[in-house]
Amino acid sequence: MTSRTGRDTYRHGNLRGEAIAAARASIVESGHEALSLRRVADAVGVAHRSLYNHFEDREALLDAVAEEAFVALAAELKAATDAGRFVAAYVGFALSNPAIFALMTSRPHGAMKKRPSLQRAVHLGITEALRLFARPDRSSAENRRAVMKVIILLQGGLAMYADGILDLPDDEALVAELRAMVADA
Amino acid sequence: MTSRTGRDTYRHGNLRGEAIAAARASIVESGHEALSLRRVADAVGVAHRSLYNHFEDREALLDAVAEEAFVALAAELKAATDAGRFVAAYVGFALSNPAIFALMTSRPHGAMKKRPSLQRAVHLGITEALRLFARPDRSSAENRRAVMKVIILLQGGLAMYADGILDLPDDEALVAELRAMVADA
DNA sequence: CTCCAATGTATCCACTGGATGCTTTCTGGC
DNA sequence: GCCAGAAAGCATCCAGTGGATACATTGGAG
Repeated sequence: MTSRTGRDTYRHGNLRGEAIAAARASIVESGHEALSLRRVADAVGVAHRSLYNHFEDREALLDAVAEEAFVALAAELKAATDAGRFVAAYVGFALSNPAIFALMTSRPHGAMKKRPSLQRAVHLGITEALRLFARPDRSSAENRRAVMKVIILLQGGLAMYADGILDLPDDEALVAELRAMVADA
Repeated sequence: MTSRTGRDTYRHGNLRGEAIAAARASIVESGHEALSLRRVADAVGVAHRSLYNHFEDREALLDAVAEEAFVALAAELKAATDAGRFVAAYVGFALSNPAIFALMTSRPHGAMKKRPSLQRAVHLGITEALRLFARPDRSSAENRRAVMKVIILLQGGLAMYADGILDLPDDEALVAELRAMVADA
């Protein structure tokens, strides 16, 4: 083949970025467990093996999508101006992107440890939490612990809500519940 | 083939149970993502397709292993005589069976909802928590919320510890941290 | 202009979960 | 006691997957 049009064939330009976007779309639709490199490659119009020039393996692509999502989450959290809104923003992000949130929370243990850029993206969110939950009358260690507790409550609560273990009538009830838990954390 | 020895061939006796055991062993060694029906079948000495007589699909096998693990967890929790020991037992179980615990917490959202026996197994643990954390001066609804908070803290804390986000020096520190968090929950 | 390192392609492989159709064994109603 | 039907296991097939190796095309640096 190799259509000799010259223009815009072969060299893709931004395969990495488009692959991440296509992967995210696929995950939104069918979950991250079902992600297939071949389908992503097809969606972008490229041989499936070409993705390996940009991602070491399937896991690396998933990590890249997750990383991007953590950055997006942090951006939304940045707009929150108080604790209540922080909780609402966090829960809102999770509930409106369930498949993506599932990906973020289920990265294999160890991925975080060996993927510095991913860990950095996660910490963007923690930083936002610190901005709102830290209090001057506490030591920085105490503040850090308090913030971790808040995040644990949100993360854990969302996971159990998604699993149906935490049975609450609807999403608003979840927000209310988590707000209360966080308030006296 | 069909060696005509008559004795102890063909009918397996307890394929389901042995398959679950073999699957658990495989998960302990290589994680649940890597579980292969064929390897399980080989380990038990059976055609891979035979497993489908006992499990609808791969997910069902994973769910069965998870269910068994939840029952085992509840059994260990039953021995706890106070809140501190409860936390220690919970964390101890998670840390000494990391691969199994990862399986338990990462069942696809929805598995719980449509698998009643699995959900029942989960509630065994919740019942144990209620036994220790409920207080007579609180309404049953309040007690239920308090207990859920405890479980959320444990579950979420363990997940974040495993991911390396919650950076603590060692397992004892984690137990101490979670005990403190749960204490003033 | 030429050479080279990226980037993308073509083709192969072992392996996976799952489907179909068959045989063997067990068991409960007569 | 027997025998029909259900349950359990087997052999064989399939499409799809992630990954490996070897090659083609390209844009840029010298």
